[in-house]
Amino acid sequence: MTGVSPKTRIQKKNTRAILEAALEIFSKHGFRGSTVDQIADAAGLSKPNLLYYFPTKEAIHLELLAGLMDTWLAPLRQLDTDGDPVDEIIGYVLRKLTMAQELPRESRLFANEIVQGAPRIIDQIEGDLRDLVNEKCDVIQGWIKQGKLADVDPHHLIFSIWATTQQYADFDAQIRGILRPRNDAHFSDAARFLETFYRSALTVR
Amino acid sequence: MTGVSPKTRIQKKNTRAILEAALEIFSKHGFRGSTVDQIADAAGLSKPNLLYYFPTKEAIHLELLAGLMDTWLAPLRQLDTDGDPVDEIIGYVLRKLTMAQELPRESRLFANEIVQGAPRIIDQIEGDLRDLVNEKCDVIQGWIKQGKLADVDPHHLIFSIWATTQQYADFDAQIRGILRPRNDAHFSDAARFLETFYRSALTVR
DNA sequence: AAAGAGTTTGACCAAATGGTCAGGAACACG
DNA sequence: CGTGTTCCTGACCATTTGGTCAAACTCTTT
Repeated sequence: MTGVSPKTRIQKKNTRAILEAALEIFSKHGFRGSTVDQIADAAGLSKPNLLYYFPTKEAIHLELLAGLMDTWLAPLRQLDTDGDPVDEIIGYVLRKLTMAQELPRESRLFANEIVQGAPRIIDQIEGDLRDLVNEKCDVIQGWIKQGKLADVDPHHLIFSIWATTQQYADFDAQIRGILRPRNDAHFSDAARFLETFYRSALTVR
Repeated sequence: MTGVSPKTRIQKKNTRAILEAALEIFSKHGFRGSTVDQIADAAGLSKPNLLYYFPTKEAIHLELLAGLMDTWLAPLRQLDTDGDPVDEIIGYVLRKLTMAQELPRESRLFANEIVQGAPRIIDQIEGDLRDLVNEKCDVIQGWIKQGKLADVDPHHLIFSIWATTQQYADFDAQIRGILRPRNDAHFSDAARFLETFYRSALTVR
């Protein structure tokens, strides 16, 4: 039987272990750079056993990406039309930064995929993601029209938020390399920087 | 003979073709995702012939990375202590954005490398790059002390500039996917956004 | 035009890799 | 406790891939 959808106790345990291991490996080496053996090792299974649960390496990768997309979009979903505009945006920035800190592997998994042209998730990007972004851009545009937010292009504002927050996960090696041997707690510095930065850029005066 | 340093007419032509082809392939598929055959094809050479000029696949990759590092740092080098602080930073932002537009392959080459932990360029990051960044951070800190620039962490300011500009090359697939079917000239929108954004965030009032 | 250096190639190799399969071991359940 | 299902494994396979090599070809130089 191939491509089992988790039912039994053992199936649940093992599919969970495989996805966890795959996240670890794929996020570190990219799709092509990861081997089924590596994933099987990390999951504590033999290769044939792993392939008993997922038919192919690609199936694991797809399941991972699909399963994480929701988590990934959650912070943007929370953006509240009725809140204070600047605070709402700052809140979004800080939520995204927290995600970069707490889920760096997920961030890198997406980064790896997108840098290489997003071949496997272009549909989700042009679907759910685009819809959500456009919806929230309308909200932001509304705030701007009400004079509650500086006049900036909403799409590029969102892009900038993704870039400035996710870099702390995706380009961690670079940032650590440059900051070394300075403090290791650069996330709180980043939070301070981003908050004052976005507040000062977005506040209407 | 292995690892020829270009001397003859043919050597110059072929090493150039190989590096150009390698940039194309590596930036698209990453190191592990690229094959020597692909590069040889793109360069119009046979595999053994390619390996006559470079001893290994890794040697090509290293040569590329090392050769491009200078180009990559040039915009930051131009940051002028004696210029107007805000204009200098804006100028840097726009130069980096132009590079993302004109040299997206180079940007993605680095992005691929850094996302995966920068195993092959960590030395350069912790060497030349770090030194240059620290030097320029001192300049920025000086401007801040003189009250000519808003008080922000210089390191994180630079990180944010890298992130907001390079994303237009590195995450091109995502940005196009979201903006589609809108205009294709999003670089000028990005330039407008970034200029007003950084100006408004950095100007002292 | 011959010699020697530089260049190119087909054939080949070893290792790595994704995936298969027949059968055995462990488990659930009546 | 027996039986059918689920789970697991060693052995195996085809393909891909990085790299080698001897031989052949071509270019330059005298």
